[in-house]
Amino acid sequence: MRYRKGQREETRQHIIDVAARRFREDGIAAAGIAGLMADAGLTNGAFYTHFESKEDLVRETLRETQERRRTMVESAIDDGADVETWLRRYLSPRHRDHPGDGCVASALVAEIARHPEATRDVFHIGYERMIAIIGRGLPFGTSEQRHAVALALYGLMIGTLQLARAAGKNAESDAILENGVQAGLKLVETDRPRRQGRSAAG
Amino acid sequence: MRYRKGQREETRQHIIDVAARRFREDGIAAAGIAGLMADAGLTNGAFYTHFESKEDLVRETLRETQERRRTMVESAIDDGADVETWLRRYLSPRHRDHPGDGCVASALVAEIARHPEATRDVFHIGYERMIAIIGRGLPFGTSEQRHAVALALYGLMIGTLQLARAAGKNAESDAILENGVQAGLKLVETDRPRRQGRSAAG
DNA sequence: TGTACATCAGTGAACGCGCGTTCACTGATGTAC
DNA sequence: TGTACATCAGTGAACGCGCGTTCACTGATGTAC
Repeated sequence: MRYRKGQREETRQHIIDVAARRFREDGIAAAGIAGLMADAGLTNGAFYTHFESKEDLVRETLRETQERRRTMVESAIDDGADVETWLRRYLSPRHRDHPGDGCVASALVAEIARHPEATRDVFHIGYERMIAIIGRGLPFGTSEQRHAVALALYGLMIGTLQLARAAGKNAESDAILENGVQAGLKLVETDRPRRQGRSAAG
Repeated sequence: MRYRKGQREETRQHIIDVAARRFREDGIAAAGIAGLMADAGLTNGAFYTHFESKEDLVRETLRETQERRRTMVESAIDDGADVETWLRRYLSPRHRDHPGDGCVASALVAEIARHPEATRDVFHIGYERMIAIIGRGLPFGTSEQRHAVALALYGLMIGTLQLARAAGKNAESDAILENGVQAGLKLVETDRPRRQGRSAAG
C-alpha cells in the first residue's frame, strides 16, 4: 500500500462504510473481520490500527449510520415531505430488499439488545434523536402527543419491515408493507384536531 | 445414560426446550450445539441422533414455540380476555426482561429473514396463524378489517418490544411499552362502529 | 429359566474451518541536518 | 542537494478458541431360542 497523506482517515471511513453494509445485510455476529477487511481491499491485520476491537467498530458504525439516516429524514421533512411520503419510502419493497443501505434499527435492534451497555448507549442516543425528528415531522398534536405518535410509529415501522423481510419478496410481503403504511397514517390521524362536535360516544 | 423405553422422544423434546430458550436469549448464531447439549445434560455427539443439522433444530424449535404461543393467545381469547389484556401482557416489562420464554418473532425475526427458505417457510406458517388468531380476538370490523388491524398490531408489538429491550430495564423503557399499548388500542378503536353522524370533515 | 445376540441412546475425541486478536516485519514517504 | 533516520499505513502469518459435524465405541436393556 502506497503511503499518502490523509490515507489513514480515508481508509478508516472506507472500513466503516463496508462494515455498515455487511452488518445490516448479514448481522453483526455473522460478519467477520477478515471478510470485512477483504471487502475493503485490505488485510485483517490493518484492522487494529484503526479500531480497538470489533465492538469499537460496531459503535462507530452505529453512530455513522444512525446519523446519516437521521439527516436523510430531517432534510426530507425540511423539503416539505408529508408523513405519507417518508412512511411509504420506509415501508417500501426497495427498503425491504436492500437492508444493506437501510435503517440500522430494523436490521440490528434485536442483536444490539444483546450487546454491551456501551454499544446499546450509542444506539439509544441515535434512536432518541430519530424519534425527535419524526415527532417534529408530524402535522397534528402537542409536542407530547407528537412524541407519543413518533414512538409508536417507529415501533410499527421497524416491526413491519422485519416481518416483510421474513416473508420474502412477493405480493403478500408487499401487502404487509402497504398495510403498515395505512396503519401508520391512522396513528397520525388520531391527533387531528376536530372542528366541531365529537364522534359517537366511546 | 441408562436405557429406558420412551427415553428418546423425551430427550428430543428436552433438547428442543433448551434450544428454544437459548435461541431467544442469545440469538441462533450465538447458541452453539455443544453448549445447548451441555445445558440439556448431554454431550455434543448425541445431537445428531435427534436432528439432521442445526438448521433442522431451528425449524423444529420454531414450530414448537410458535404453536405454543399461539395456543396461549388462543385460550386467553377463548377465556374472554379483551385486547387490552393480552396487548398489555405482550408489551410488559416481564416479557421484555425474559425473552427466553417470550415471543420468538420479536427475538429472532431479523435473524430468521437471513436463514434458508425452508426455515423462513416454517416461520411464515406460524406467523400467518398467529395473525389469524389475533384478528379473531378483535372486537370491531369485518374480517378484512380485523385482519388488517391484526397485521399492523403484530408489527407494532414486535417492533416496540425490541426497542424496549434495546433501551434496557428502566422507566424510559417501561414508557415505550406503555406507549405501545395505547397506540395498539387506538388502532383497534379505528374500526369501532359509529352510532350516528361522523367526526369533523377530513 | 438361561444365554447369546440385537438394539438402543448416548459418549467423547477428532475433523476442518473461521473467528477475534497479536505482532514482527515491509516498504514508501516525510524530515532533520 | 544529499543522506540518514523516523514515521506511516499496511502485510501476512500465527495465536488460542469454539464452531458444526462425524464416527468408532460403550454399556444398559430388550428379545429369540
